[in-house]
Amino acid sequence: MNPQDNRAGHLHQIPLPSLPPNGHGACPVRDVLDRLGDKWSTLILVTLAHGPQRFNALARSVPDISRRMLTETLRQLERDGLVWREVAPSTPPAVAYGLTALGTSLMPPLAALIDWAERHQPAIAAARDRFDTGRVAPEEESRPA
Amino acid sequence: MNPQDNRAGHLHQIPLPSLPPNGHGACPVRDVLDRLGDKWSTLILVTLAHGPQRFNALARSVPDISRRMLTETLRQLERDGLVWREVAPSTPPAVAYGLTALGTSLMPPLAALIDWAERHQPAIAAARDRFDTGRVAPEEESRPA
DNA sequence: ACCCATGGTTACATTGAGGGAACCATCGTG
DNA sequence: CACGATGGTTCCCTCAATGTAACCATGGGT
Repeated sequence: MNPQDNRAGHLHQIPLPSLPPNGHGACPVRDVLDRLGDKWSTLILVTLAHGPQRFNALARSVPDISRRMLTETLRQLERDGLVWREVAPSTPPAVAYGLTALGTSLMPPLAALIDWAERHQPAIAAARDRFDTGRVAPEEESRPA
Repeated sequence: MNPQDNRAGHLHQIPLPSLPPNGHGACPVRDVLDRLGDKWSTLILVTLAHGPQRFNALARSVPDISRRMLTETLRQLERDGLVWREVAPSTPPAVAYGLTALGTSLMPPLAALIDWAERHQPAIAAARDRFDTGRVAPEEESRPA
């Protein structure tokens, strides 16, 4: 069975995702998925899954993130109740962040998705190569005369 | 246990997601998550999970998507090997799309995530309300005197 | 006196995703 | 003859996401 000639039809055995009755309008799922889709949320959540961290420590754990995006993303996650924020009234104030129970409950499905991505990344890379180099099979790409 | 006062520390019992040794540079997971994060990919995948569809049928199943984005998103998904494309040489040519085995293998983890989103959407909405209106607890949930 | 670290905020520039409309070729229908 | 449906492609424009850099207040080190 060639991976590229691999049509699957409808298999109704596996968990078939279906969007809420809503269908498309103001879909709450869309809402959540959008956040995970942004550039830093997932990375921050995964980092915090290893334990709470303070702002600058987080900035160092997630390299290439700017202070601005770190603040903003953390605010969104806090607003959504996935992350807590705690300010210690010292000087200078020490601010810690961590996962809430809600945030923690997201880890299993998220980890499953990440796991899928890692596991199938070679297949995806191969598919891209096939698609990019020339859509036909690797060896004799010319059709018979 | 107050939902907002709900720090979870590190619980090492659940599947702890961790990014590849790479860490951040050219993370393959990032790569996959980015695609799922775009506006239409997930919606199209979920739609195709119910069975193959032709281009215009798909356009009708996923309302508010423009032909342009539909074409583009399908191309990406095809390139990544998640979706196949078949052209019937009729006039006018009939083009069908469907999930490949790879695409189908994504459904369980994706469904799990969607399920999480649906299940916890009320909690998220509540958290947002709390955060937006005034951060402190509504009433009796505030700390005792 | 100066620099660094704390945890941000603000202003400004860029970039890329996405929307909208027009165009293309063929065929069947009214 | 004109129109709609087939499955796209191409150009243009806009807006939200993101990056960059500077600034703020405090206190400790050297």
